[in-house]
Amino acid sequence: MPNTRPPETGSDPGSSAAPKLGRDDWIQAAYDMLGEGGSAAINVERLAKRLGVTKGSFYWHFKDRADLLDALRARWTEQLVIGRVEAAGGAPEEKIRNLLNIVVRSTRQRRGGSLELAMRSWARRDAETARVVEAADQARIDYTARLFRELGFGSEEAEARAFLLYAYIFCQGVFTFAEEKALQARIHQLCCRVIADDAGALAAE
Amino acid sequence: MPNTRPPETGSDPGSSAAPKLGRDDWIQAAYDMLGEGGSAAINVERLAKRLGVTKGSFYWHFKDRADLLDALRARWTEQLVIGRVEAAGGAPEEKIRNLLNIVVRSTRQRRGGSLELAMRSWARRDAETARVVEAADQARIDYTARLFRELGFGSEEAEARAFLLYAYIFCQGVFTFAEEKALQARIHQLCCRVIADDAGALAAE
DNA sequence: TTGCGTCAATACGCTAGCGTATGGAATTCT
DNA sequence: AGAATTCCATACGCTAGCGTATTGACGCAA
Repeated sequence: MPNTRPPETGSDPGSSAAPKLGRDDWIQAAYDMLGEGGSAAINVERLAKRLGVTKGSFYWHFKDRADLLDALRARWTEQLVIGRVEAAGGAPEEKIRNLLNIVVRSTRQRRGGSLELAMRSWARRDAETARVVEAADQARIDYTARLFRELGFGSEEAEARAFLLYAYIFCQGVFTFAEEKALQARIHQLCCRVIADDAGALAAE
Repeated sequence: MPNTRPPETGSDPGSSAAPKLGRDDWIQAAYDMLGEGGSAAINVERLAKRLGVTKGSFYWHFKDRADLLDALRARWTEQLVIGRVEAAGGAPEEKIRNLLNIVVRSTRQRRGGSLELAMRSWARRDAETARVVEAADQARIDYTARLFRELGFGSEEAEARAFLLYAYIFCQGVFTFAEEKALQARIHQLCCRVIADDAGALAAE
C-alpha cells in the first residue's frame, strides 16, 4: 500500500538520472493518453514505455489497471475551473467571461475537448465514470445557472441559458471544422450574445 | 461481392434454420455495438456470438475487421435526417420543428446520443472517421443555417444560431442527468425560444 | 555492515482477439 | 445426378496486453 510521494523534483530536463517515478507521474501520463486515445487506449506497457521504464514499476505503484483508472477518474474530478473563476472574483458577467476564456483556452491547447469526449465515451460503458461525469455536468450547469440568476434571469430561464452555454462550450471543443479565425470569432460573439440576451456583455476572447 | 438480402425472417427463436446471414446483418449488429461500447468494443467474435454463428462466417463476408469498419462509417453517413425533413416539407419553422422532433425522438430511443458520441470519440484516433464526421457536421449546420436564413436572419446570425441549435441537440443526447420530465420540457422550450429568438415558433415536442 | 524500504528489470503464464486454412453442409445451377 | 456456389464450423498460429514472481540496484538508517 504505497505511497508517500518522494522528493519528485519536477521535470529536471536533460539531467542524467530521472528522479524516480511517483504514482502521480503514472496518473499524469495516463491522463494524457486518455485524451489522445480514449480510456481503451490506456494500457500499462505503453504507459511504461512512455515513461521510460518497464511495467515492473507500474505494479509497484498500482494494484492493477483498474486501480489506475480509479485514480484517473478522481484526477479528472479535481479540475477546478469553477474554483479558479470564483477565485478571480468579479461581477457575474465577468465570471462568465472568465469561464469562457479559461475553457476555450484549455480547449484550444488541444486535449480539453478530447478529454471531455473521452470521459463521456468511457461513461457509456462504465457506471462509476458515468456517475462522476454526471455529477460534474450537474455541478457546472448549476454554477452557470447561478451566475445567470445573478444577472437577473428567472430560475428556469437561467437554467435554460446555462444549459445552452454549457452545450455551446462543450461542442466548441468537440466539433472540429476549420472555419477561418475571423468568422469563428464573430460566431462566438453572436452565440454569446444570443445566450446572454445582452449585446456585448460577454463579448470576450 | 455479395449480397441481395435473403428473406431474413426476423428473430425466429428456437426454430430450426436461421435464414442465413448477409453482409448487412453484420453491419447492423456492429452498428448497435458501436453505440453500446464505442468502436473499440467492436470485435469479430463478440459479433459472431451475438449473431449466433462463428467468425468463420464473418471472414466470408468481410476481408477483415477494417473492412467492416469502413462499411460502418458508410452506414453512418447514410443517415438521412435532413432528407426526411425535406421530404416532409413545410415552412422553415416547421422544418426546424421536425428536425428537433426526429433527432430528439431517435435520441430518446437511446443509442442516438451514444452513436454520435462514439463516432466523435472514434474520429479522434482515426483520420478517415474524422473526415466523415466533420463532413456530416458541416452539412447539418449548413442546412440548419439555411433554415434560419429563410426565417429572415442574416448570414452570420443564422450560422451562429444554427451552431447553437446543433450544439443543443447534440448535448441533449450526450448529457445524462435525470431531471424531471416536466422541467426538462420547459427548459427545452426556453432553449428553443432563445435560439430562435421567437416565442413559440419552435415550441414543439 | 547489515538490513530494510523503494523502485525497476526480466521472465513467465494466461487470455482475448485477429486472421488463415480447411472442410463440410446446404442450396443452386447445369 | 453432378458440380459449383454459398455460408458456416473447427482448428490453428500469432500478437497484444494483463498480471505475477523473482531478482537486483540504490539509498538510508540502525
